[in-house]
Amino acid sequence: MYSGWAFRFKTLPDGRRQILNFLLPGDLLGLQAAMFDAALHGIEALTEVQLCVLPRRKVWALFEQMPDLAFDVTWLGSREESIVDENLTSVGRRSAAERVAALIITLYKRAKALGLVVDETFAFPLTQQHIADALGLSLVHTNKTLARLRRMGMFTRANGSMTLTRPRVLERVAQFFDEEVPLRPLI
Amino acid sequence: MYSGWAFRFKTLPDGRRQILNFLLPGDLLGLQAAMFDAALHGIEALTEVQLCVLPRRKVWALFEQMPDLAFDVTWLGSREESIVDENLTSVGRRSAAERVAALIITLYKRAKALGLVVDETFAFPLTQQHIADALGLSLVHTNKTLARLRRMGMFTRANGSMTLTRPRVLERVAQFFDEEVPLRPLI
DNA sequence: CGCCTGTTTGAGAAGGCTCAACGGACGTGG
DNA sequence: CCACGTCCGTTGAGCCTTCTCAAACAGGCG
Repeated sequence: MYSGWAFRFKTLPDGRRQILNFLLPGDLLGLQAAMFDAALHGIEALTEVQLCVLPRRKVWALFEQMPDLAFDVTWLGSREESIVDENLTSVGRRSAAERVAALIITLYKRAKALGLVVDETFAFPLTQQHIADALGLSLVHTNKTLARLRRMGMFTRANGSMTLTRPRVLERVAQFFDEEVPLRPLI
Repeated sequence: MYSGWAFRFKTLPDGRRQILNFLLPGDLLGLQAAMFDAALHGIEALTEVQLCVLPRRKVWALFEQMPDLAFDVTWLGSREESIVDENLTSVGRRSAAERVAALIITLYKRAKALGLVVDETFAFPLTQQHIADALGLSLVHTNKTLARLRRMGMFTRANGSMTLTRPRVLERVAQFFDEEVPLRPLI
């Protein structure tokens, strides 16, 4: 992915949806689809998106003839998995406020590593429904939790972008003393 | 991993633990540690375990000289990610009973694909604490949920192994009409 | 103006959590 | 051989975080 925002998700037969991770510029998408036959999840764009496409039938040639690129593909795959690991930990073990804070801080850091943050402000194309689906929360509770963090002065939103006013405090709320997923994609 | 059971997990600074996935024979472990510098998660064995070790400094040589093996490594990495995806969906969107059922069914299917199931019975080295940590539930609630499924006649347990008495019903409880993670590891 | 998507708010229900205590199996040491 | 400690599973009671239902509001667009 060259530019834009997207996300991976799974849907249960009755319609419940879980967002697995968000995709930012530099991320690789469709690796699972390339390795297996069927797609195990959906992908949806949040904004206009620019992609570089690699035909599946050339994946094998990649491994045979360009080991350095093959290595990068594996690296990107591992990195995505570590992001999903982090999300799973959030959803499984953190409170609603911690989850929301952790998500915002993570996206902020990833955007920052890509040079997308100016004055603590960055484009934020997610709706509250997306946040809810990513965090395993209901829409209503997500709204109330966001409102609480906003009242605490953690961030402000205006026409599609978000500004962090107290990133350090937010980080503490997120119980984020440890994590270290590589922020900058390789490619 | 040649034989035995293990699991990957993350721990929050205050001690809360999330199990990311369970490792069975044929699984690859430590890929993230090989691609990045630091380990982003812990790994713990549930039983005696047999491993084949690949020194990290040879990972690059693997990509350069043995593209087919490198491909398999990537394949295994993708497969693990798809398992984590599935767990995240469980934890984020399923009820307690559905989660427990989904976990049991998944482990059953994986064991079956490895030829570890005889008469619907297979070794099951997890404690209820492990199940709770994998599913984002409390120990107490996990216990009560297991008891409920057991009373429904879904499974029985005896000295470290589990027998599924109604796998088809269990599958329905798990809302598992879709999922298709590849069950049999490559190696 | 009316519709659609997304956000906000209130009220009541409930699924899951915490606290607390007990029981059984097993291993160890006296 | 028994007493004790530990690990794991079980059960009850009460609380609380989060969910569901419902309705209203705001902005953008045809």
